[in-house]
Amino acid sequence: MTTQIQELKVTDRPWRASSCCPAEPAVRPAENSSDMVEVLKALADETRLGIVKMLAAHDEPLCVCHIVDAFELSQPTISHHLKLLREAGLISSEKRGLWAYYSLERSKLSTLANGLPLPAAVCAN
Amino acid sequence: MTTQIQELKVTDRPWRASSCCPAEPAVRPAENSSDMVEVLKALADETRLGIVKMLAAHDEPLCVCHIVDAFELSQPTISHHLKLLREAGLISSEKRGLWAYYSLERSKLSTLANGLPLPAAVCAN
DNA sequence: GCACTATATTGACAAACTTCGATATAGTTC
DNA sequence: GAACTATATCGAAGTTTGTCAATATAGTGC
Repeated sequence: MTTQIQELKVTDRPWRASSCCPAEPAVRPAENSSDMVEVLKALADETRLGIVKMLAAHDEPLCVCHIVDAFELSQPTISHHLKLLREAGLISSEKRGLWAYYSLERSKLSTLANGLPLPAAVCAN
Repeated sequence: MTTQIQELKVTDRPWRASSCCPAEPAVRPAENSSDMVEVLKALADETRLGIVKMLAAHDEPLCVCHIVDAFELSQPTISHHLKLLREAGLISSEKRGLWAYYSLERSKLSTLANGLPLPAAVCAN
């Protein structure tokens, strides 16, 4: 018998009756990745990425004063960037006497890399 | 007439004579990573990361109209985000007739992951 | 106590970003 | 040709971000 998808008028629904693709692709519900976005935001700044790279190049935690010296920015500005990196979980701080020492949370970087849609999984830590 | 700046004393040199660290750590000249920052900035947005993940989940390029449908944002806004991702080199576009198809530049993501200071190198593509 | 040092916080401002509606561009279909 | 569709661009409004000077906090040492 003849088929019976009865003719839906194209204008009935705001939905497009487009022929752009042979089949409707599965649309994923945009899984929540707000933590990942926060980490990416923290890294997406020349100064903060520089701080992270600086920390990555040292086994020992670095004193804030040396971080400040490495950039041509005011101390409050560096302090602000350190706070953002800390809040994103990328670095951690420790106060010893008058000084504050920061170190890289390398696991957070691994987590980020593993969350990226890469061709192959990142090597385990 | 009387008072002027006297008493410079201790502040003769703005340089710190701190004892925060046993030895002065090597300060690296903050190598230029502006391209990496641009890619990170492009990813550091909920919508754009969602677009990238959406494209990563499909082998075929996706039509713009399906991308627009997947988010509760206006078409010009999605178009703007696509432009930023394109300029960062994360996606590429191809026009076929009336439609535009976007696909993920997976190599760009690999380059980013390899640029991150990870404990171990990312698996090769 | 007082003076000094290192770091964090506050408040302000300009620049950059996200979003939208309106419009432009370019292709299709009649 | 005209009407229509999909996508891009423009211009403006509101929000967020990066930066600094000023100030606060907290530790050291006299």
